[in-house]
Amino acid sequence: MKQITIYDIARLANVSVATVSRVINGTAPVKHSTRERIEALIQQYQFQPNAMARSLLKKETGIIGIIVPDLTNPFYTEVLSGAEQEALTTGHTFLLTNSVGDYQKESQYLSIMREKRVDGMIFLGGRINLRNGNETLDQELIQHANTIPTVLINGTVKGNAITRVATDEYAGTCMAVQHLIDNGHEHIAFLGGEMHMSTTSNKLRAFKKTLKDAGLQVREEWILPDSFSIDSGRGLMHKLLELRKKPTAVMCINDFVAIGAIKTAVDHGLFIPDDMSIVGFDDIPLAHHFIPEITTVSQEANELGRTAIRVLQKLMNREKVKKHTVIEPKLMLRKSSAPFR
Amino acid sequence: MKQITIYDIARLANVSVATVSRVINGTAPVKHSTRERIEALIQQYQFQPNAMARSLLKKETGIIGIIVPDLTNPFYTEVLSGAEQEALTTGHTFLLTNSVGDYQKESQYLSIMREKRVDGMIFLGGRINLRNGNETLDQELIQHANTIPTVLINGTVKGNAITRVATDEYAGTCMAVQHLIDNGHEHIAFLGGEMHMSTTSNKLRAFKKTLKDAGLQVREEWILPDSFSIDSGRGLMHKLLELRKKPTAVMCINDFVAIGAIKTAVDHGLFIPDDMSIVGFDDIPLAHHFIPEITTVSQEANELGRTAIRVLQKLMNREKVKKHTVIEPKLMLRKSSAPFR
DNA sequence: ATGAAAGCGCTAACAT
DNA sequence: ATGTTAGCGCTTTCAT
Repeated sequence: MKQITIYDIARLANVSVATVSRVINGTAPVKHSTRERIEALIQQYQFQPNAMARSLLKKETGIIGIIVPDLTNPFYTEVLSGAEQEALTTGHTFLLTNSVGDYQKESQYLSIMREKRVDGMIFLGGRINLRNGNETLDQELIQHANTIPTVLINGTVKGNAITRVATDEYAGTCMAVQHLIDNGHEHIAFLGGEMHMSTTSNKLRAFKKTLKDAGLQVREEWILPDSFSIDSGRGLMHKLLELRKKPTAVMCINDFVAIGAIKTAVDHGLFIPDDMSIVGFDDIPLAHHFIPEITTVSQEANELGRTAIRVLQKLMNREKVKKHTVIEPKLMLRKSSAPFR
Repeated sequence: MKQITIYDIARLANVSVATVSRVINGTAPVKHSTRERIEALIQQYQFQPNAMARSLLKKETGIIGIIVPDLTNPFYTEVLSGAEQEALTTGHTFLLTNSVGDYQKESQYLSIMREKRVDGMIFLGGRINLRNGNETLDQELIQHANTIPTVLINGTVKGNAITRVATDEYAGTCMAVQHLIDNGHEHIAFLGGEMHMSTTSNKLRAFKKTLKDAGLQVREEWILPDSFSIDSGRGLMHKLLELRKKPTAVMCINDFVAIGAIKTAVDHGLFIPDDMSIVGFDDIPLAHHFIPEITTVSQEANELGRTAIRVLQKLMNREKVKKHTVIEPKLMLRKSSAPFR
C-alpha cells in the first residue's frame, strides 16, 4: 500500500515536482492545460500531500496541543468544545492529551508536544492550579512556553509568566454568596474543594469576605473542604446534617458537590430549597436539568475555550496580547435556592 | 528562537550526527564517555528531536486520529477516556476532531488525518449510524480505511467493509424491556431517537420483538421518535401525558431522553417510579446521580473505547482481527423503575 | 511557464 | 565505536 507522492504525480504528468507543487498550493501561475492534467491525476490517484514533509520545511504543523486533566468532566469538555469551534476558523486541529492531573504525565505530554512541534498549546488543570505553585513544575512549563506559544486556562504559574485566560472565581463566589445573603440567609456553609488548590482558596476567600462585609459570622465548622466529586458532596452534607447547629444555606465549590449535597439532603427528608438553599459553581449542562434545577455560577466554559484559542491565535501570529484575560462569570438563578423561611 | 537540531548537538560534541542519533535512540553501542558528553549537551540545550523529520522516514507518527460527533456528550467522552488510557500503553496520542455529525466536516477531517499520516483512526457517529447508509459517504470512508487502519465504534458502512466494535444495542434493549415486563408492566411506550439512525431502528426492533414475544400489544401511538436530547425527552413525555390512554412504563432511546421524560413527568405531579417506570440507555455518569437514580442499560462506554483501541493496535501491527467485536451491555437496576401498581 | 536542485531534521545502510 | 551519505516528501529559490 505504498503512498503515492508528488514525484509520482509529476512523472505521470510529464512535468517536474515543482509544477505539481505549484498547482497544489496555487503559488505560481501554471498553464491551464497542464494544471488540468495534474489536477486530474491528483483526483484519480487520490493524492494527498504528506503534511510531515511540508511541516518539516514550513515549520508549521497546523496542530494545537491541549492538556486537560479530565475528559469526563463536563466543564472541561465544554471548554474543549468552545476551543474546537474557534480553532476551526484557522484550520487548526487538536492533539489532545489527558493528564488526569498527574504531574508526571503532564511533563511527558509537554515533551510530546515539543517533539511534534505543535504550533501552540493550551494547558488546563493540574500544576497550574496549585495554591502555592511548585518551583520545578512551573519552571518546566515556563520553559516550554518560551518555545511554544502557550495559554493557560483558569490557572497560572510563578510570576504569572505565561499568558492566561481565566474566569473571575472570586467575583463569581461573591455573587453567589451575596445572593444567599440577600435572600435572608445568615447561616451559610461552604462545601468541597481541596485546600491545596488555588480554586479552593480563591473561592473560600471570597466566601469569607462576603460574609464579613455583610456583618455575618464565619463559622469554621461549616467550612468543609474535601474534594470536587459528587461523592464528596454526599459525604460533606452528611457531616453537615450531623452538626448540632445547621446552616440554612450552602455554597458548594462546584456543581458536582452541589449535586451530591442535594442528593444526601433529599435522602434525609429535606426539601430543597424550602429547607435549605444550595448553590453550585460551573453551570455544567446537568445543573439546569437536575431536580431541582441548580442555582449556580456560570463559568461560561464555552466562551472560555473560545477566548483562549483567540488569544493563542494572536500569540502564534506574534501579535501583542494581554497577559491576563478575565471572563466574567454569571449568576444563574434557578430552583435550588430560595428566601429563608 | 531557532530550534536546535541534531547537527548542533553533533558539532558541539565533536561527533557525527549518526552518533548523536545512536545515543538518542539507543540503536547501537556508543563509548561511555562520548555518550555522557552528548547526553549532557542534550540536557543543557533541552534538545528534543523533531518528530516530523523522524516520521518522515519511519512512516510512523505515533498519532491516532479520532472523529467524534459531540464532545459534550458524556457517552462519547467516556469512550474517549477509555480509548486514551489504552492508547497510552503504546505511546499513541490523539488527533481529536469534532464532527458535530456534519458529513462535510467528517470528510474534511478524514482528509486531515490522511495528510497528517495518522497511524490509525477511530470513527464514531455521523455517517456510520445511518439507517440505510449512504453510498457516497460510505465509499469515501472505505477508501480512507484502505490506507489507514480504521475502527468504527457503534456503527458500520455498506457491506460491513470496515472493522468495528459495537455494543449489542438490540440485546440491551431487550433486557430493559423484559425487565419492565417482568415487573408486570403491560403498557409500555418507546420515546426518542431519529428514525433515520440505525440506533433508533435497532432499538425499536428489539422493543417490538420483546413485546410481541410476551404477547403484548404494540401501540403505535406510544412509539414517539424525535431526537436524542433532554429537551426531546421533555416534549415527548408531554405528548404522552396528553394521550387518553397512558402507558405505565417507558423505554427511552437514551439517558438524556429519560432525564427529560422524568423531569416533565415530575413537573406534572407524577411520582417516578410509583406512577410510571422509566428506563434509559447508555448509563452516563449522571444516570446514577439523578433523582431518582435511573434504571438504564450500560454500554460500557469506557470498555468500548479501550476495546476499539486494542483492536486498532492489532490492525496497525498487521495482526489479524475480528471484523466485528461485540460488547455486551449490562442492565443497571436502579430507582426509576418498579413493579406495576 | 517550467525545471533543477538545495535543504528542512532525522535515520539507517554502508564504510572505516 | 564512529563517520559518511543517501534518502524520507515536500517547498522554494534560481535558472531558463
